[in-house]
Amino acid sequence: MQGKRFLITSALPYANGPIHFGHLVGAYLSADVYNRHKKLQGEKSLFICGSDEHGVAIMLNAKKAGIGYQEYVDKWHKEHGEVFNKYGVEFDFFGQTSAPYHAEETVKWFHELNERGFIGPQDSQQLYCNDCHNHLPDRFVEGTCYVCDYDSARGDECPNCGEFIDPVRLKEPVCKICGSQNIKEVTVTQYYLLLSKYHKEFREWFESKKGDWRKTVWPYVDSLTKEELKDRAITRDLDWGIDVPLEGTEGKKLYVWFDAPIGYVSNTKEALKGSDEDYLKDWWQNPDTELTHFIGKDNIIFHTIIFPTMSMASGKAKPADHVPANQFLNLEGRQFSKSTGHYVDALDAVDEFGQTALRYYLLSILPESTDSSFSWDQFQAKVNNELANNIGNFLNRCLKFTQKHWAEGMPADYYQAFLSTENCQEIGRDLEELNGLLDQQSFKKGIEKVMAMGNKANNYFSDQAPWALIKENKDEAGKVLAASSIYALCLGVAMAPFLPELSSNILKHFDNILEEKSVSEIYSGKLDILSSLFADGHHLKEAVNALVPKISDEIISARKENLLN
RNA sequence: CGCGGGAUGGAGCAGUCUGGUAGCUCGUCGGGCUCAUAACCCGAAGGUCGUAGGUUCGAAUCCUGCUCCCGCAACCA
Repeated sequence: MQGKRFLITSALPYANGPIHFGHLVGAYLSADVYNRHKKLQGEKSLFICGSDEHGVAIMLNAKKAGIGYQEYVDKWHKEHGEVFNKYGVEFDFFGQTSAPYHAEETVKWFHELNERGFIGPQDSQQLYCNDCHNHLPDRFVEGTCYVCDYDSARGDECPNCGEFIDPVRLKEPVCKICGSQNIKEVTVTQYYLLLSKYHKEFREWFESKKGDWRKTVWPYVDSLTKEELKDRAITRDLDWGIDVPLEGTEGKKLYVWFDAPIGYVSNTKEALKGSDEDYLKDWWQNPDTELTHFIGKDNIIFHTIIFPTMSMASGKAKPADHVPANQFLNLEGRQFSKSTGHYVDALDAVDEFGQTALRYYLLSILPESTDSSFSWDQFQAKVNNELANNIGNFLNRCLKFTQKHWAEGMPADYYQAFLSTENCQEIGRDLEELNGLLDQQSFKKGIEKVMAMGNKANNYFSDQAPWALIKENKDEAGKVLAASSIYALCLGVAMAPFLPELSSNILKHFDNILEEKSVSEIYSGKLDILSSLFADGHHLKEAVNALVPKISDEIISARKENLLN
């Protein structure tokens, strides 16, 4: 066996609109932290994502924008990539589901499932608009709910009573494309994924996750799947998507949700192109792979029921090990809403505040167990008080003091003296605990741990009062400063998965003695290595600037003002 | 009785699975320090854990009823 490896996916962003904080917090930031964490530990991990580019919503909006489908999704793919880049979300691969390699992989899955008897045709009644000549599946049609009489029930689900809607039974259906009520019923043949045939095996697998998965995930899925799994149509009569690979199905495409999750697999294949690893044998089918899907709670059904079943039933891949679905993020207590202007554009925000401040705040309010809320006042308070005043200021006071009094560098024995102390051992233990928290995917607690380490560093500095000590005994003061440098170094390493930009700004003060391997050792809490790192002492050359700038009241006021208008 | 989550000091949260003196960050108040980004350190006040009942020697934690809030593809597959 090759040893444990980590396959990490983030929900494929739908190439149909801008990214906001809710998306980032839901599926991307924590995945990025986990990936960085694993890589820092020296583990083998792959972080896979890509744009989800099929489906009716994209067709509608591309038409509205008057451009071709491909051009439309390419535009969003590019913008999303830019957002992730600016937030430091570093995928190992970020692909597109409109790419040929993805269609190729999806077709393989379709055939495999079909040959094993998990796909079958079924005639059904569907609505057809006589005015704009479109089939009207799902959300192309709205009407009055036949269960609760709610008057804007969608074609797939009633938002009022939650019933899965059979669009044909909707009362007074309205075409969402042209607004016409001139709608007729036609008989069409669609292919279904026969999930019901896999119920027993699914439950066997699912039961094994009890107690391990979050309480916002397991009980929900349990209630949905206890009795049965429902077959679901996986084809549609559209002109954008992957062709159904069967004879006599001209004009039919695979339904977007069938191909989208396969995007994780196809993108892995593409990511490994040219390497000596096989995407299936070494990753998706490897029992030593730990597979984690990072998603928002809206995606639970696909990642805990449908895709795992597709994977197991086809034999193409192993099902997920962890699905740490996050709850939703509100903005000042209310849902993000682009149409009412209660909205913050993620790209715009990162340009103004930078990735460190935003990553810090967003990570500290991750909606891991309950919905949480982004608030500008709290953002400012957290960044200024905790990041700037606590961490930033510690680094600043310690580095500046050192540069001022030891401009030519400090001797090795200053550093060595600290390595055997209880304080130093405590840093090691803190790092080990941090590793434990992130191994358990407890990200919020993880970042709190880093802050606590910053606190300890500040306390140490204050307790030792080197500014007083230096007047009597420069050597003793020097030892305190050397110890503080070690605190700073370890802090810089500890925050690497969370705040990569700030981390590298700290670590560059040590880059003359640091290499990747030693960073990995420190990160894991093996501080013995410090002894050889500082064998020749250390010299801080670079000028020290404020590492974490503060956010002014004016900017926050302007932002709040903006929300009201 | 569609499903799931939540209700803990001024704010935001952890603790609930495995009952045993209520914890964290911010804010507030008082004191200290001056190396530092008016930053930092120390101390204090403030909650009986939505509500009614039950189990128990003992419940925020288990059980039952009730009330309120949120979400159920976040502008949309």
